[in-house]
Amino acid sequence: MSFTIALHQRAFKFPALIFSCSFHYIRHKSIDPESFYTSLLEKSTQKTHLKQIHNQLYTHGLHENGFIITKFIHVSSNLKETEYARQVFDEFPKPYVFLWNAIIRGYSLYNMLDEVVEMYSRMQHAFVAPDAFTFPYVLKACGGLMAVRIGQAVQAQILRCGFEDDEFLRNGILSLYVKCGGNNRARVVFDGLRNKSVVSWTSIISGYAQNGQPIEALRIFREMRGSDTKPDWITLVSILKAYSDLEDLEQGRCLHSLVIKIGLEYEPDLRIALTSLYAKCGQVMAAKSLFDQMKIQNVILWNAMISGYAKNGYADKALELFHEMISRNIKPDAVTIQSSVLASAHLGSLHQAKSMDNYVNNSEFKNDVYISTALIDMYAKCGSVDLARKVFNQTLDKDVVVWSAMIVGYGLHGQGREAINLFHEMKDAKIRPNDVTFIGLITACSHSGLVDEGWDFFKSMKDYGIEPSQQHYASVVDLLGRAGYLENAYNFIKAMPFEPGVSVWGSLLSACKIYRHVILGEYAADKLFSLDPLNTGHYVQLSNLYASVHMWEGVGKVRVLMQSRGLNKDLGYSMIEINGKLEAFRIGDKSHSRFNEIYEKVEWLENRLLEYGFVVDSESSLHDLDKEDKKMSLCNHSERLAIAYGLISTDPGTTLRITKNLRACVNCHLATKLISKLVNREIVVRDLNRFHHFKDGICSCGDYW
DNA sequence: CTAGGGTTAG
Repeated sequence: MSFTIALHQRAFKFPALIFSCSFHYIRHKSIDPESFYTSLLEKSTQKTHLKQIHNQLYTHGLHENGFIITKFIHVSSNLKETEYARQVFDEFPKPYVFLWNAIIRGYSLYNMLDEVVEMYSRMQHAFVAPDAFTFPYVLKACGGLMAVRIGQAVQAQILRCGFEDDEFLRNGILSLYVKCGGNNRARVVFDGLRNKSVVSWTSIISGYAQNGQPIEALRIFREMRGSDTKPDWITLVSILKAYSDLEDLEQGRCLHSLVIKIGLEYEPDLRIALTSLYAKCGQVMAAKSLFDQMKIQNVILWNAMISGYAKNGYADKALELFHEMISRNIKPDAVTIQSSVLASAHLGSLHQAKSMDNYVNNSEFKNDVYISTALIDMYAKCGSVDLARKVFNQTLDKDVVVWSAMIVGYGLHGQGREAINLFHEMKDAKIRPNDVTFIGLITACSHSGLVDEGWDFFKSMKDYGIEPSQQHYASVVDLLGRAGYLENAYNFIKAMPFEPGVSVWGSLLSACKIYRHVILGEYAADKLFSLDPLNTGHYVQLSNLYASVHMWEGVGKVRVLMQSRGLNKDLGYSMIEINGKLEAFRIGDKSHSRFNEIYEKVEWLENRLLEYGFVVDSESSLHDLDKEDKKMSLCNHSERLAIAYGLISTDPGTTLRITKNLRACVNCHLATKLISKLVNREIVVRDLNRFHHFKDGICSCGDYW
């Protein structure tokens, strides 16, 4: 044996020589051909080696030696030569179970799941009985394909073959049900296990962690810690996911300490899970620091960081990382693209949106329905419902999420009629609406003043078997409230089947602010202050309501309340994109290099507005300023600065696109309407909640926002 | 030669 090995170490330095000699050695030195070719195959690193060996096998009449051919298929598969392996398999006269296992393993290795199932089925037709090594591949393939019916047939076959007590296979079945049979079925299998290994525990825990039951996952983890089985790093990855989903930073940190304590902190994939935990819980700095320490070429690590940035409002950093990834030749996958498109949506820059769309179009993901959905959402959020529609039209096999994204997009832009038309088209296409479809529809109606239509949609939900959620109720309150039916909205809330939450009371308060209904507004605000005490938006809304009816002592009271809770009003800013570059302006901002020109333009606008008879509604909108600032700030609101800058830096007639971090104020809204007319420009403003398209002196929101 | 994990659209 040692002689054979020594021989083969030379073999690939002089492959031609060794191949020509091999027959001689086998025949005359009595070397066992099976060991000989096994060693030779194990040294093979490329297809040409395999071909040479294959030729030798034919020459020496060994091409029907099952042991060698099994090994051959195994090695070919490892070298990613699945097609070649298949060819050799097909040439074998009557393959028996080892050969079948080898070829099935090869497909399994590269996630060619359909092929795994197909070969398993062919094996049955060839009346070859599977053994205990066949089933794990097949079960895994069924799990990956979500093919629970086939999986059950496989399970039946396992019983027929007498493997029902095989612990390995039981864990495989458990994993199958975790992936596609639901947690209850998986639980039955888990409870039936006599010996629960770390793999069994991890499977069931991950099942709950992945199917939206993190609390149950953690409960079973506690149970596990009471058993003899010690969790390993893969178990902890699942637990980290449970904590991330619960956004339980405290427990997540405790687990981080545990990881360090048991010496697993340098396990790369566990560190990735930790990065993801911090990113998801809003601890972007902590995540970035872990990320920087690793910075390995692992797409999941980069995805975790990119999506973390995107979710926590660091759209620019998310996109920066995306570009860095490309420049480092780390291949983005579908998840990377989704997160980056999401970041582009948050950024609000149409220029960036187009460039992202362009990237997708030139990539292998251009027909990925998930990504198309994200693109539709992105264009809608970046102000172009038309481009969103274009992507929508080009999307093949539109599912309910695609349709819903487009409906929500129309809603965002106050195009209620288009949303309704699309809904009818969707029904004609036999796509069943879901809960989000109705949120989109009701919101679209609400933003367009289509009260009856919106109400009918809400009522029709039960016909589709959809239970209205908190969000649906909030949309209806918004629908009724915006149209002035405040009492109806309040009665509607009282009749809700569960406790109204922040979104419901928030909708009512906004409506009360529009219609200056103090009593109801105070009531809603009171609820909000206890449910969501740290959100400054609610305080500002109530303060605005008081100001609109000249209740200055109320304004003062809110200010004191905010101070006592240590809150400051969010500073307003507006961004505008010029030549693909986003620039931000704050109230009274003088830092811009062209600020002289900008202020000149602002003053010019101010004078034109006065000529036009623009009257400042001074009480309702200047809540956040001291009286002496009022006059000054009229022309300094950040939105006005952005418009002025847009006017001096673009050609006449160019659409201006502005993004604000707060709601549009009454004065700015009124002024922007007039400005759109007097400079003959379309001005698109994205505020905190929706889009306003200003054109010819009117706004798409119909003055409801 | 076999079973468990991390990123994920409206």
